[in-house]
Amino acid sequence: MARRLGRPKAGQELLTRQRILTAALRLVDEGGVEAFSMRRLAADLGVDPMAIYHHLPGKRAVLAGLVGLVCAELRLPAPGVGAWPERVRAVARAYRGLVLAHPNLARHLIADAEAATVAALEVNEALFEALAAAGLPAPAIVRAADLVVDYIHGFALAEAAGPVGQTSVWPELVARLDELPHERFPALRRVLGGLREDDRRADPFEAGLDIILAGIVAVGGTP
Amino acid sequence: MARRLGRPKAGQELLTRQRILTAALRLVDEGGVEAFSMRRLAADLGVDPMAIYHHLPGKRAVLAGLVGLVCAELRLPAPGVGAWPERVRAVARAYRGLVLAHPNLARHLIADAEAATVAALEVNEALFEALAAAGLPAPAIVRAADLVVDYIHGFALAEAAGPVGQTSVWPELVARLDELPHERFPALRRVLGGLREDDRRADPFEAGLDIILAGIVAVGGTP
DNA sequence: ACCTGAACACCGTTCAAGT
DNA sequence: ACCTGAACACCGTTCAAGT
Repeated sequence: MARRLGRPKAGQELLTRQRILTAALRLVDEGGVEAFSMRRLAADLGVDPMAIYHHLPGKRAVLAGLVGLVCAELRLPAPGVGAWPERVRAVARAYRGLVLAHPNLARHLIADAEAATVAALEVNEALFEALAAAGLPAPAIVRAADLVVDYIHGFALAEAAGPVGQTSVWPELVARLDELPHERFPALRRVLGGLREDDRRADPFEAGLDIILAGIVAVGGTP
Repeated sequence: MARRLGRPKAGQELLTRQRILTAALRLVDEGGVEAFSMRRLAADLGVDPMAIYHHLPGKRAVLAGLVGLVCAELRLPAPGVGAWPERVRAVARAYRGLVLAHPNLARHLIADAEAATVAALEVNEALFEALAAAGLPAPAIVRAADLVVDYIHGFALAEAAGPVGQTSVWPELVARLDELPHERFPALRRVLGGLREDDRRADPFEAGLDIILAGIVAVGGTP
């Protein structure tokens, strides 16, 4: 607990927005937003809790800074390059990649309206461009883009909530199923029992996109 | 702050799991899970904070109880009645209705893995049944059901996060757009500018379901 | 300018004590 | 059996003070 006292000496690193956010991101990645606190962050930086307030005006600002930091790394597809369905897939994969890289922050990002709007503008711009190229009229573009974003959020949340690296909630649900009376959930038991090993290995994220893209074509998109 | 002291007298209402959960649900509905605390709940019940622990083992248990309370009110469609796409729609609407009724709790329910599994089993049973009736093979059923659930979660979250009663995040994003340089987000500006008033009034939730159901038919479902 | 330290108004929960 | 009250180890943040 040996803290520096007063103004730091010449050789020491100064406290910086950058340094604070980098440390905060590591703490959130490791322990989640729940376990993250200004006091823990200060201890991690070897600094008095109040020192942080000189660079960022509060906890909300720190979390908003983290969202900005992470969203800046989104690599969205360039407009007009390649086929539109591939561009939609590229947007979806980029957004999902962000969530996979920082699942704990993602839960905050997605559930918090304010935080979400930061990423939403960029992501929707890319989606609108791709869907316009599909020849959809304006109202259909908005609906299709909403569907894609909502799907990514829902999928990402399930992924971020489950054990790290597990891409489906089904193993957990199946475990619960065994503890319940056999006559309950017949459709669930029948379908899950009919799955083969290689069915489970397929990437469920891409499978959802397949259905969405097929649906967009069916309601008027030109493939 | 006049609290009853010691054992309640004969005429007084005893503290009950039911009474506690009912009060907790009201507090969460009003102030959100963030502002909810055991101490506030106790004050609301006119009781010492520790009295609650005799009926529920902690804060997590109270929140889990709320999720159970709310999920018990889900009215899912009966198996085998009507056309399968209508059953899928009925499941989606029931689940969404739950979120509309308790948006603050829904954010917790959806973002928290443990809480979500409670509702997930029931909802997926109904979805699997409907999708099996569509003639899909087992792996396709799982993927389609995942898509529907993820969509509902994503949509519901956006709805629960935004101002009450507002079914789309677009008004908020458009407001942000005006503050930014004109050359940014061209596709967003073009498409949103091309919307007419009645386009904005259409229910975006059903529009997303339209695309999903069309996609399910396209990948092999028999309508 | 940049950081500290005490203080305030909160948390969830344990544990011993009251009736 | 059911509830209380003090206590512990935490929070975010304000404000006055140090260097």
